Amino acid sequence: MESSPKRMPTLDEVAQRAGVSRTAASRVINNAPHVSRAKREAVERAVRELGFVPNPTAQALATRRVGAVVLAVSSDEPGLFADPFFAEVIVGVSAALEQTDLELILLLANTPRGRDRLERLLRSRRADGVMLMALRGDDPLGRLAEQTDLPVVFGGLPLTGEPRWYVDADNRGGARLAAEHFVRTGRRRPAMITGQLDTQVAAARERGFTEGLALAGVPLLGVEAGDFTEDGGAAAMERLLAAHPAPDALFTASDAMAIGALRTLRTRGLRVPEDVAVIGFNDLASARHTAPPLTTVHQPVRSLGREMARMLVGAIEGNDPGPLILPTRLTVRESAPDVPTEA
Amino acid sequence: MESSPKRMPTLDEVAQRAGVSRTAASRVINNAPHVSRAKREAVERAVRELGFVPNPTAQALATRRVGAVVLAVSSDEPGLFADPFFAEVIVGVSAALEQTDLELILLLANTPRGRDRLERLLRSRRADGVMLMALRGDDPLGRLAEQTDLPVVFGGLPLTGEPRWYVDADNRGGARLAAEHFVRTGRRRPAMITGQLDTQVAAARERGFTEGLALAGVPLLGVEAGDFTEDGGAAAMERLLAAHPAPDALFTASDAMAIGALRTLRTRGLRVPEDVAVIGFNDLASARHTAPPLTTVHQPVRSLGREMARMLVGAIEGNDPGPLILPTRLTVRESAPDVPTEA
DNA sequence: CAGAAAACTGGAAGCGCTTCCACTTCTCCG
DNA sequence: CGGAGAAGTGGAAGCGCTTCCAGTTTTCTG
Repeated sequence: MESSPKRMPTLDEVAQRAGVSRTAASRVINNAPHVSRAKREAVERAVRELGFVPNPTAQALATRRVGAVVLAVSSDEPGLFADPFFAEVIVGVSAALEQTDLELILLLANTPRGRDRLERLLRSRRADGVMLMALRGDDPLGRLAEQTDLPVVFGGLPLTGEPRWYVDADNRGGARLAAEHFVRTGRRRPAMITGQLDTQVAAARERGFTEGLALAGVPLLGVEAGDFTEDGGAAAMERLLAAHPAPDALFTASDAMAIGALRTLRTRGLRVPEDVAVIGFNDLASARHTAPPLTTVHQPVRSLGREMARMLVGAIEGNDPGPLILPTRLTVRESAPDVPTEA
Repeated sequence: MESSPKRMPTLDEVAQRAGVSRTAASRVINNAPHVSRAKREAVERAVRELGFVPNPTAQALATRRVGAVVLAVSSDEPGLFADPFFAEVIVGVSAALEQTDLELILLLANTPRGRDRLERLLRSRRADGVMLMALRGDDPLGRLAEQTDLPVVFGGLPLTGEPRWYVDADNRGGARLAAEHFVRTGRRRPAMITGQLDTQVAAARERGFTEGLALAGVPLLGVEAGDFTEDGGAAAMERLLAAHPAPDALFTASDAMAIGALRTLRTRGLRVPEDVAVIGFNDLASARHTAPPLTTVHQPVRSLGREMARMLVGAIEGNDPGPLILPTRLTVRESAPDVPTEA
């Protein structure tokens, strides 16, 4: 029933009404040169009177420019996207795209079917470029993405090598800050909960933390792998406590996991920060409202989104913007205060 | 430099290689009837050999079906989208769309420019349908959306009247549950922090709460308007405390505002739930991790997204799925426990 | 086995816009 | 005032695919 779309006026009708050729009309709506003032005005009037809006599909077909880019979030964790991290990225991406006339296609590729669609999307020129986030290490998508001739910007490095275009946060440096903070505040039995290590982010954070401790000569008590989710963090904390003598500091590769760990610590009757100091990673809104408020490595998530989009736009326009590493810093709150706590 | 896209094989080439007409080839890739088995196989082979993928733009132009729908989030609060609520909606929408071959275009229309784009999008047949969320009361977008002949599904009722298609949570009923819970647990001085009242959600929640109290004969101590954000909630709480003698219960129209209110209460030295019981609305992940964990009205956010998408798909296909109201329920946690607390 | 219905086939006309190209008309300056 | 170069103009050929239509071939019935 709804299937008889009111016919929209076409460029031909505009041209006819304005008494000019379609070519001229086209020039006007794209405000290209080589149109006399008179005709230009005539066309503009006709456009107004008819309520003409160019059909983007037809434009796309003729120009071979779709006018859209995709942001693909690829992961195995179906719930991962719920992490406010992505919302923040999207806000950044969206803000940058708003300056252009590119639409944003969002693709959650966490099921086999979703991946197929992403693959198809990549091959079919349905978008002018792609931003790819959260690739697992063995994800074939990265390579696929690079094979296509579409510009692809990675959000965070894939494990499969350094792509031509990417923007990432300084994960390694940030994790190192966490280590240094622990050392500085007198913690000597630090442990860590990582993300999936087949992920570049997780690996970089693990590496940075280890490095930081090594430099200070403090041994790492233990490491457990989480999955960036809260429940994963809680479980990892259980394992950590079971396997190792009481740690006095914990660094997690994400705030979500820190929150999970806090839960476990509370259950176990361990006090934060008195018994265990905790540092997370991300510093999104939720970190401010844990009990106690979370000390965490801050990364500029919105900027990350913004820069990804900008880089992609640049690439589409034929520039070759280099990769970009965004700085991280430590946000100190009560879960790992600046001064050593009396235990 | 990137501007010379490797030419993709076209349907013509496939047809030629398979020794059939383009018509036949087209039928095969759309697996339409009226193609002999032999030709079908020939075409399939050619497709495989050439790595042919149909060009969606050309298909769209020919069929007048774009193969994409947009999810527009319209608001004045630039930060609103960061609310995990939307992430959850998107997950639902995305899950539903995955069953179809529709792409999801995400549009954050929180700036004037963004609104322009949305308007243009609506007029230009760049999508086959639209899901619209978080309209402000006076938002002209709603009406605009209905004027276009594109199917439009609303997420949450707009104030401007009941649209043909929408899905909403039972906000009024949920708020009523909160009121009843307070009454049942002996609270007699309840206050409320609402959202922007020019918003249907906020209005419905306010109304439900008021109603619930009225039915039990308990007077509402005071009301302050927030803006669905955490900071707004904190500020509203300040005003509430300044304007009214100590409330013993607080209902907020969102978890975010509840979290803000908790902060203020803590600062003011008021204990939750002993001095003030608190109930929020939404029940997303964050509600579990406040201190104390938040009692809140649960709404099935992911389902909301899923159902919006399903409804839209139905509408696009020419059905007329009626509106849908999703149930809400109370999730009881420590901020407003089931048994009256000794004060 | 005749005749009708059902299944195939492919040519051609679009879908709505851009852009190359071959002209025609102005402008400007020595 | 003549001629070169810039500006303006519109016809026509696409962009890559779908689909109507007219005709051809098969397959079924009775």
